[in-house]
Amino acid sequence: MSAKKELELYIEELRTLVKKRGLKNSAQREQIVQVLFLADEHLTPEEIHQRVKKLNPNIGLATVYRTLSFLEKEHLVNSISFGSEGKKYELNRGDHHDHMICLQCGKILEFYEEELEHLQEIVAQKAGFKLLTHEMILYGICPECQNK
Amino acid sequence: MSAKKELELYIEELRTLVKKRGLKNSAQREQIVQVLFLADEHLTPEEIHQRVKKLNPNIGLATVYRTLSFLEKEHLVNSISFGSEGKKYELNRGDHHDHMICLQCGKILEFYEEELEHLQEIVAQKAGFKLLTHEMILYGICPECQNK
DNA sequence: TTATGTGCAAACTCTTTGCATTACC
DNA sequence: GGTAATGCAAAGAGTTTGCACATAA
Repeated sequence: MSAKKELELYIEELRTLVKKRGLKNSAQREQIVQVLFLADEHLTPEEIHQRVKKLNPNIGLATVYRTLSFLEKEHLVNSISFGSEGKKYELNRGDHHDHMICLQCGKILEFYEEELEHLQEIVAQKAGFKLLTHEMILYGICPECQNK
Repeated sequence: MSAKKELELYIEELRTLVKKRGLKNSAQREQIVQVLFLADEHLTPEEIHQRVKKLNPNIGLATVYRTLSFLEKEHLVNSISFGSEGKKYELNRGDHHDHMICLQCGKILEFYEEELEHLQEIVAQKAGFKLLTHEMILYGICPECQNK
């Protein structure tokens, strides 16, 4: 599928959702989804604001915050807070993954390990806990930084 | 070992560390360690400040922040940031564990699962990553809240 | 004695909120 | 036309910093 088509699917998802909630859509929301779609990294609200301003110079930072809250509540985006760098956002592409962060260069790697997910489920069950979601971040030194 | 003796060990650790770094100790730092030692939960800087003021009414919030940064850098305390509740601190009692949080009542359970730790190591190795530490939080509904 | 730690207040950063206006449906 | 979303600016919350004073070594 072309990237353009794929983006349209996310926009469509947004419109459907907004309608379902009895709310009104806006160009700003779609622009923010577009920025997240095009991003290949995790972005802070400030970074998202900078990028979306290229599409719409008048958009306010408050709108970015409000939209991100909305999108996160509706599970169209995920957020993750790294150490001291604050909250960052990424589009929910439906492929759950966790993160590995290099403490030296700050690079973020994504990974998915079936067995880890499974074990978490087991641990939760043992405690009688109904597991809904999780956050796992491995901190260390990436291969490149080890060779410096 | 009595709780009092145990606390003294932590205080001793603090003193040794301060000396090793060529710094000066203070009553305030020891009071903060004491508050963390007595706490059975994870505390915010604000909560720590409230509690330590009972021992020393003049202590400033800035001192709490400065001390926590110092203690964390030296691995005498650990911090963890929960969703929107901000950073919380706990004394490093040498028993590594991860956390499970109830999204309904906010209760925090601790757990440790050898196999999970092991798998994380494997995942990191696969990526050529040198694993130093990690953070894992399971979010869900605790047994009590499920029965409501 | 002298460098470090403290308390206070101001400054900063990040995020939220109130309100007048715009825009969607 | 009515309601929700926006942009702006002000307000809040949490944390850090500068500086004069206190204190440990």
